[in-house]
Amino acid sequence: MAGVTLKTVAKAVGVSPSTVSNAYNKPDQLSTALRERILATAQELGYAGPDASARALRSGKAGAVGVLFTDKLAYAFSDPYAVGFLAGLAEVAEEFATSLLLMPLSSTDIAGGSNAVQQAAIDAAAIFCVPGGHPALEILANRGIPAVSTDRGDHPDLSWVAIDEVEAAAQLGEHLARLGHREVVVLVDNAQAAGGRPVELTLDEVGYTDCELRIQGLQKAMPDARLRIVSGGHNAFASGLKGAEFVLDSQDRPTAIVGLSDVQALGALEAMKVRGLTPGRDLTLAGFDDIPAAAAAGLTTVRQPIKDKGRAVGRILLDPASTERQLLMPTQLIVRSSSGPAPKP
Amino acid sequence: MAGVTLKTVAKAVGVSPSTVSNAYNKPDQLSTALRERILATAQELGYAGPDASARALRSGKAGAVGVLFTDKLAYAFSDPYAVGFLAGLAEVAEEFATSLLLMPLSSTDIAGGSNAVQQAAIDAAAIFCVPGGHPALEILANRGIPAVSTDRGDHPDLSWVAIDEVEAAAQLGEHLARLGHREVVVLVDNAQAAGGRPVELTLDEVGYTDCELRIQGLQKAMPDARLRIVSGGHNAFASGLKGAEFVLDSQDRPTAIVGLSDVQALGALEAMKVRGLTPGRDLTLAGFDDIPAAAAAGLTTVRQPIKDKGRAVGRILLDPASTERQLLMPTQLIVRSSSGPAPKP
DNA sequence: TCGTTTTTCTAGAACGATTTAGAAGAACGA
DNA sequence: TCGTTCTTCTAAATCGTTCTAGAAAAACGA
Repeated sequence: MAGVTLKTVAKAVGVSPSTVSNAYNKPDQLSTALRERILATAQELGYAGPDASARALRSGKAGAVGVLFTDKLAYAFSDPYAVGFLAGLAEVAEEFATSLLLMPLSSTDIAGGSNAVQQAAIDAAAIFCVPGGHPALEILANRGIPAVSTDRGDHPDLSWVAIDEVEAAAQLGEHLARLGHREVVVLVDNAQAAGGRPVELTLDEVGYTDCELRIQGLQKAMPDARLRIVSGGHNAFASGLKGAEFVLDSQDRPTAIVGLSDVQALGALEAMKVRGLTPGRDLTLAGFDDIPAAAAAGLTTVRQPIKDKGRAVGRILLDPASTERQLLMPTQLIVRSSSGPAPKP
Repeated sequence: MAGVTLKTVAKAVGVSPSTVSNAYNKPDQLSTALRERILATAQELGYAGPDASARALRSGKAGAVGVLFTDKLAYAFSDPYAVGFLAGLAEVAEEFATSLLLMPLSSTDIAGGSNAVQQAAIDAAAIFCVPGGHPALEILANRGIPAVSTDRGDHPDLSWVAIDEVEAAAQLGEHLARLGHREVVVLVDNAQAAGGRPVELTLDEVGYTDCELRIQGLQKAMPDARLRIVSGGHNAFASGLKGAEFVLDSQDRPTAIVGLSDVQALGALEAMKVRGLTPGRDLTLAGFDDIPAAAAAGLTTVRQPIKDKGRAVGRILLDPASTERQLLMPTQLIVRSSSGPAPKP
């Protein structure tokens, strides 16, 4: 039963191992009759096809691309935005008969030598919302694995598929400024607040480059506004809820809340509902991403073509025909009922 | 730069390849001084550590477990239930320095020889909500890859971590029967309705074993009730919404709607809200899983320990110490405000 | 019919590591 | 001092393929 290899089959059929290999990989290299005889014998012997590891070693192709997520997987998937990205990536991966290798980046295993990034058999890697300068990126570079990030990195030779964060945020900022908002709270993803109380941060403490850029973009478009940065934890519905509760129950209520992701904004929406506040009238609420639930909730948001982003990353990684290395995706301000004029003081 | 292998490093340091290998994998087998000299030289030469494929081939361990999902990945991740499972699995995987290989099962690539299940370098596989008899399961069996399913399969030698679907549904059924409900609609995942109009199905047409069992459990607990099976598409919020709209806008309104997953039930909740129906008063609504959003929405549901399920699957697959092969997880009826007495006729 | 091309198959060398069995030297106890 | 046990390191086999180059046979054109 066990130990059936190409060789076993070759011997049984009476041909060379190369021929059996060809039967699987290059059907035109041998006569149909022989090929069928080989496949039949293989079936009979219980041979399940060429061993994946051996093939990977010899051919130099692992048949998998790694997907790097920050933090715990649970957070990664609680955002439909991440799911959309993955779906786009998976689409291209399937086209190239490639699997996706999920690699959570718990900070502990990076320190030790035996981490997933070091060990994984992958041909390429997609880096999803991992802060620049993360040790895992260096490991990838060391291993010589081509990588594409969803953020514009510092290195000019790193590939990326991203949006113009500053410009995207500025679109939203202009919208809010035009509506007369001058007291704005921005809800961000932050490790510090995870599991504990919501915190108010300075721009330097934010940590994620893309978040920083968005805040800069907002500020640029509304120079007269006071922007406060608040976090209720990692990027998730519950964090937005907690962050918004903190803000709404304080003395110093803003006239607008901006979630740097829709899931956080939707969490904030829940907090508003509970307090009997109508978005767009009592308080303006906006998000980023335009996930499906945003439309249902009437949330003003900045749309980014997330699935296309995933697809583009996949193409750069897998399609040899793709020459593009750095891609700027378009964004669009989607105004819905959750935004309205700032109440007169 | 390229082509730096164990051998290169060994030659540079002046030791045998075995010793370099040991420097990485068995630090106690050589003196600290030599080990550090080797590691330093490796760094200098730009050697990024043992090649993953080669190691996998020789040691027989791929360092990855496959995760099989039905249908498209996008659907898989839109349910927090699936995400919770994955989070639990990932937790154990991390503990064993193992990655997760996502393998979407598009029906097309199963037919062809070159599909992910056939090619993937994995040590084991977690089968998440894949209907029994799926060709991929046979491929796995052929390859001799240990697998654990989240459903109790037909084969007595297949490992699983599951719940008693019939009993779990019966708990909910009793609750509904006690409240006087006799006209019940069950919302199910169904490929037939995907992308098209909602459909009403017979029990035989359902397709997923676990769904069938739940419906049987409901019927068992409420023998006098009329159960109708409706689907608005695949397992997702939007499908629940569509299915519920179909039911609520028909002449033949039930007094209770049961979503076989919380996401579908929450979709139904949205449909009710739009129509000004208060759950628990005008109409009873219940779900399955008890995802976080269910609590927020006041949804009556059957809780299953999903993260534990993921963890258990991981342990069976990866932990040699684990002898368990078939595990029945507990469920619990969580009654919230969305269920109430059936209105008097 | 004879050279030339095409088809079909093979031998043997990689691919880059890990493993097993064992050698050489150091340390040890009596 | 001598036999024994550790410690530290090595040689050679092996994992199961795919690849390169080329041989043998068949088909082809003139």
